Amino acid sequence: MSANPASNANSTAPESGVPASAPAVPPSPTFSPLYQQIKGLITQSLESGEWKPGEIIPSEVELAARYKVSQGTVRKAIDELAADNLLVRRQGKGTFVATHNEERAQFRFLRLLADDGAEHPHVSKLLECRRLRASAEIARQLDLKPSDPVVLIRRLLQFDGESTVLDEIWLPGGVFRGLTSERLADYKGPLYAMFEAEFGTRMIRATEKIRAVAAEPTVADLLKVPAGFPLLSVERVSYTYGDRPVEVRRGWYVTTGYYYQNDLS
Amino acid sequence: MSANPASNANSTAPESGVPASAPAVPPSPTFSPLYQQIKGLITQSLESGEWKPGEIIPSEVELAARYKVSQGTVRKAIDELAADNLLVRRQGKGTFVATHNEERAQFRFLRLLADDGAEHPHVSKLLECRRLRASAEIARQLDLKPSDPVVLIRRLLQFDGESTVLDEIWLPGGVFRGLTSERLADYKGPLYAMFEAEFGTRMIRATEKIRAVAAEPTVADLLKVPAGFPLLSVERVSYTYGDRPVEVRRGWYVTTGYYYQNDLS
DNA sequence: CAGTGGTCTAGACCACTAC
DNA sequence: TAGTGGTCTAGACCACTGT
Repeated sequence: MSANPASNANSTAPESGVPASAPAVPPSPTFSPLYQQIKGLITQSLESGEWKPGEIIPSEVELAARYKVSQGTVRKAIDELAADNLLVRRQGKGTFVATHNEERAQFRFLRLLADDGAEHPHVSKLLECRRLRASAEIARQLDLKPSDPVVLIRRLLQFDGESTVLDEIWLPGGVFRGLTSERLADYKGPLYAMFEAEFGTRMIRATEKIRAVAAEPTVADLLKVPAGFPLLSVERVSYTYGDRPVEVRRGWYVTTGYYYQNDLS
Repeated sequence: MSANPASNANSTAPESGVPASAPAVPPSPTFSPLYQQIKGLITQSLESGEWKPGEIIPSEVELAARYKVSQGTVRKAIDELAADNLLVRRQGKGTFVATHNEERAQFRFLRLLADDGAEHPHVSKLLECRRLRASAEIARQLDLKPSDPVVLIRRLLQFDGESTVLDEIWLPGGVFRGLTSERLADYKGPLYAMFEAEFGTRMIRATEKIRAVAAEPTVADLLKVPAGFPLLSVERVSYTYGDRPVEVRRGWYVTTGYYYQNDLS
């Protein structure tokens, strides 16, 4: 590879024990393994859109040639990216950029199952989508300046015709310029699939704070439960490449007949 | 290694392209990579208690010699076991059997944080510990026969002096023979640490079903909240080696001032 | 059949820890 | 200095997928 700060200029002759002539760089105090650097380079290509969600990326041998490292090193980099859900390996076919359109990817971000353990389909009802200025709290969480433009989406998810989830979603206005009710209503499939396809912003990971709360009247109304009814409150912050926060989401879940599934492993 | 069903009897002479004399076994229809088999053997040693929680296991070179495979193959097996939280690698020192006494292991199974994001210490108040016969439902979840003996533990967790979590824990009576209130009261540290040290049963993973519920009078009383108060209901099933269920737990969490932290990654 | 990812090996060297 | 895990390489071969 081109930029190589670490101590890898040696071992070009595996059969001879002679060290390379000029070590040049001493054991760097900030040591970073080669495969981590490769991982960074691949991530850059993903972020820049060189390879788009769903597309195939170059084969391991090709990448090894491009970065001037062994296939094993590229392999380890891809291994980690696959473990991070950025790439998907398919034996015999190739390695692909992960997308929120896959079956399994859906579950990762909405872990609601029916009491019998089955995964039910749901439909989304858009309540509103409007642009406004960020409150201090939202600005802090999205790493924006207060009163920067944001988009607010409110929607209702119905499982088997029953209103089960109420979501309030805040997005940075700059990134999601051009997001309107019409485009939201027209789009089929998961919200995150639209975000990655239409706005080049892919959600990588998220953290959630979960609480039990009593339904306030306005929320209760929309979810068709009495005021004071126990609801699951889910506060999510989602991050994209570089661990930059790009979504704040507050959800209220009715958990009668459904539960939030979590695996500790 | 000794028992090798797969097609690995070749490539003993890497520099010559000649295949080994007797392929013996055709490409097995149920192909299992060598490192997976090694992983199984190491898991057996863990389960049998050959290496106990907290102890060091043999070095990679020793294990490679024992199983008659290359260090790289042992390495890949250990990599996965470390990813599964069964082993812990420490560079320069060795590889150790994971234990529930470590700081980071605690969090995995009780993800309750204060509103400011800090992790607060808690104390456990034992309410009761008695032996009884399994209900049909508990028996099913623990893979026992109805009316098999089980142990029921009820306890209260207090954060900063406030009653925050009420737990009901069912354990198979056979495995936890000799578990009494006295031993529970005497033991310092996490429950799971005691289980692995005193009963040789280590919790590997768990699944949780989370709901919001209204506090019933008896529960509300113990948690010092009004009846009907919204509580987080957490139903957990924990598994040990071989994915055998060994604990059913029902918890009620007061989530005012605290939240359940979950990471989607 | 060629091309892809997946496994396995052998060996050199590096970084970290303890004695 | 010796021993541990961690990185990197090169090469052979296997399993899977499409043409």
